[in-house]
Amino acid sequence: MEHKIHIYNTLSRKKEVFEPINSPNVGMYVCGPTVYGDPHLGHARPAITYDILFRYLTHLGYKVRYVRNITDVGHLVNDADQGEDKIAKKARIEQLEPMEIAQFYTNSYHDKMRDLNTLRPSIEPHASGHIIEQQELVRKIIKNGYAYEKNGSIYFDVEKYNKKYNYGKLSGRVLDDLQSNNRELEGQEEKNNPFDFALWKKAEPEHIMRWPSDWSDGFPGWHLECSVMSTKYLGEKFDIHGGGMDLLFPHHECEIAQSTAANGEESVKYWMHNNMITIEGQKMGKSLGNFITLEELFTGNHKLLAQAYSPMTIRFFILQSHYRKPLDFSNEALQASEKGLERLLTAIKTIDTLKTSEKSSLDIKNFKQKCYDALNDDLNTPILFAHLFDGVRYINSIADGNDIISSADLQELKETYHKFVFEIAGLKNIETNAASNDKLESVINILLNTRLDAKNNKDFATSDKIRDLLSEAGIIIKDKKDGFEWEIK
RNA sequence: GGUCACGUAGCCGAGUGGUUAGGCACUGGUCUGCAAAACCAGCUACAGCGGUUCGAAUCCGCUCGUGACCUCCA
Repeated sequence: MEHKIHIYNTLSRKKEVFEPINSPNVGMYVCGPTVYGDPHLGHARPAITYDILFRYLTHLGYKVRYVRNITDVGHLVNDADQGEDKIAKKARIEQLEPMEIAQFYTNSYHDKMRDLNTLRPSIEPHASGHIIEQQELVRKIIKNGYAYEKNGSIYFDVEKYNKKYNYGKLSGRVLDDLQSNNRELEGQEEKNNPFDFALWKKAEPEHIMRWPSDWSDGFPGWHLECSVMSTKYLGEKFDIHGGGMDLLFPHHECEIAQSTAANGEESVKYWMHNNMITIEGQKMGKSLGNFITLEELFTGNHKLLAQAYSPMTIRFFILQSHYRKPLDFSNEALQASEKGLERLLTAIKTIDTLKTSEKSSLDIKNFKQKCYDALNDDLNTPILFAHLFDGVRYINSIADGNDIISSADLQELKETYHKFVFEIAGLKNIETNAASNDKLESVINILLNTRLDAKNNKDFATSDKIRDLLSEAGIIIKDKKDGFEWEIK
């Protein structure tokens, strides 16, 4: 590969050169959504972060298999209904089949992810479709002596595991600390130790989602599916595992323990974690009830929202901060992103209108290299956009006649923008539904030519009136030296 | 309580030992009949207190503040 990309590996807590296990193939697994609620702003961040990684690695010439799961079984709710499946609970509330709920929210997730212009993963496995494999992994862990049975449930023996391996290596926990600091929770009495976690859970009678097994009718443990589906589709050793920082502990720690207990070695080479989105400084979360769904964001229908924000604005907003930093939501910040994005996209359109000269007043090769350098440094998209905005000034300056560009450089500049903005960053022009309407276009042109006549006759009252009324109708006019330009907002 | 992050100009956000990141907002100028857009110029900050260093926003220590994880969550 021409470019060396550095990735921050949570396991080592530093940036490492990315070297795939079987170059040019890259295996990438990302924790996907639990499909029991509307997709929200928090889902957008990992989806976009790993979408950029997927796109960029592909762009660099790697053959990437991107696996992202759909969790449709097995997670617990945090209220009094101990041991009840999240999805089953919701099903009873809404009087629907559990799988109907899962399907509904899976569809909804897909719709919103498409709006955000994220590419579909190569494989999107469902937890419910891999119950047999999960049971196999449980058997393997039992056989290796790292799990025990209690009343039809199977638990992972963390203490025993920790004697040979290091439980806590990813999250930086020490088992002794966990031992002394674990909170008192109900439903833990079956476990030998409070930090042990379930591999298989016996289903209570009212539990709808259940599968037969050697041990009981029940459902798989919370962390099992990712261990199973990642190695099933990417091999026992694969390159990248990504997810939100909130999954670091216990989820990913347990995944490592499970894979190691089963196979004797861990599966993942690079662990990546995106940071959270906060609302007014506080984490957005289902249980906190302060989350904004993507639907609300796109329509502006939420008490915290001053207006609607387009999917591309959201995408750009997320890319303007680095994925490992927390990102605080605010209307002001989103409005800034909206305007910035417009400036960027307008400049890209301007490229096509530029006149060329003998030479260029900017080193395009160097400009392009700086864009690559930004992404190679742990996907630093804010820096990428800083460079792209420097380029915007250059483009506009050429249009104003203050800078020059050669035709070869113009071609390269155009390609660079298309590559980074559309192909890699995955942004796209906001489509205006009327843009392809020829009749509307001629009507606007008639109006604007009338306005031009009025202007030439110094009848500014009429010309301003036409401009103001069109502006109210959402048509923005920009006067040029020799005419006009317009666009539909 | 334990563990780990973070604290950067009006707002959002990069950087992380020596050269004004960038976006948005604001102010002045150019252009324009006036606007809009664009360009030029201005606004130049690193929580506080110590320490290391020729030099620290950047390294170290302490203090204060905020957040995350420890329990389902992206």
